[in-house]
Amino acid sequence: MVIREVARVDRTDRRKSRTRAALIGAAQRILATRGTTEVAVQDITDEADVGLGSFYNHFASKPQLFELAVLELLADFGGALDRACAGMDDPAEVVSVGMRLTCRLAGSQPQVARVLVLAGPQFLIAERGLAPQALRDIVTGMGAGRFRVPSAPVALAVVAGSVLAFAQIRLSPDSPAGGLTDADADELAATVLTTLGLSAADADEVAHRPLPVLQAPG
Amino acid sequence: MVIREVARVDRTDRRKSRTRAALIGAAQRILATRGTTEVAVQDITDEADVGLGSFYNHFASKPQLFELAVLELLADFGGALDRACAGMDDPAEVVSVGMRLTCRLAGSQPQVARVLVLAGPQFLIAERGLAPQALRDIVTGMGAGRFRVPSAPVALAVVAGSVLAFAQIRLSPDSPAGGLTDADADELAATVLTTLGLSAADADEVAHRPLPVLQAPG
DNA sequence: ATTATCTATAGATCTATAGATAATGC
DNA sequence: ATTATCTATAGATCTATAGATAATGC
Repeated sequence: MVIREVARVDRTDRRKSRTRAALIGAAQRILATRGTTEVAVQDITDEADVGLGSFYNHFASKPQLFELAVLELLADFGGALDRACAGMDDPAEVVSVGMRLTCRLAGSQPQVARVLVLAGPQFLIAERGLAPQALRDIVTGMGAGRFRVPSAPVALAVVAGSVLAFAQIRLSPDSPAGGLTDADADELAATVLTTLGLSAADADEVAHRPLPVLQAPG
Repeated sequence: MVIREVARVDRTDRRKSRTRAALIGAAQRILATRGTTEVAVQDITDEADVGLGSFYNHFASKPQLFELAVLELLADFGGALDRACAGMDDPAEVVSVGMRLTCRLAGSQPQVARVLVLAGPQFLIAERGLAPQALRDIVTGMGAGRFRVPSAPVALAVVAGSVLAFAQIRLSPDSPAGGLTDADADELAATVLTTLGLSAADADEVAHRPLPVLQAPG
């Protein structure tokens, strides 16, 4: 019996983790810049600056790598949002902050936003991650009597869908509806909060509270 | 000089059109069922039941075929929506009907809805098609004093984004927020109409008016 | 000694075309 | 006679692995 086998991490393990992280990062950059997974494995390993063979030490296939790359990015962002909202006791503010920070991502970190938008249809129906988090916050607000909505899933469609669409439009400033700003993001949050049952004045106040800082994932 | 060259359509031309339509249809079915464009050209021609070589008589590349297949499907649906709303003089009803019929698509024609959701991020920023149509209807309503919104692009993000998200969630009944119905679609329309400035009672009435029938594209 | 990474490549798959065949026009 | 479709395939590209090399552990 080996003691503390799991906790044992040596330089070889760290090197392995670095290679894996380089491949995940390369996949995320390729998704963000080319907007497709239709690339050769060699393109990915070139971008990651590792040998082609290393790919198969870590992943069974290209689709698997891209799936993990997306899940990891969404989990990182979702975790950062949760940490930013830790301790907030107003469910309306939690939803508002999530919307405002996600919309701002298109301005501050377009590469992350691009992956988010690209994965949008998938994460809306995922069992874990951003969408279930938003649904949880909506249900919390309903339970606390802060929100009054006909149905939580319908509210989720409005909250998550409008943010995704906002991000996508903002990422293309030259599109017909382009030119969205941080101020527009706050307007969006205020508008959507009224659909959750807040008065216009209440929603407007909540949507303009100071924003917490989004910490990079650890 | 040849007279009426453009209007000349013989059996050969019709056969050519049939082959082209078979390829476009095959591409749409592949998008709907497999959800990806990562298939061999031969897979497409097999699905279309035409020879491999015929593909290159009509399209220069696989991406071009898929782009045309998506554009054609969205143009067909957008045209059908416009025809369904022809003659309506209440901008709120036009927006409401567009939302309700698009949400119903996920129930009545899941294959079409799947392509719509898949293409969502792209058509939100397209120069023509569904999103510009929705933006036009929103601007019309603002001009007529029927809508009161902070910004048309923000309103578009709410209208189009929530419908896309609704469709995606409805297409996956087993997802955490799944199980959406036609009645939920009407609730969504009513909720979103209030963000456009209608009173709750007014929005509810508009969102429950009888729906026009969606004619198949000619 | 062990383990991950890297290089080279066999074999599979795919694209795009050339040339044969079939359908239609005149 | 013309034009689209179809079949067969050359050449390019890609995947996945085998075996060599390099880094680290002990």
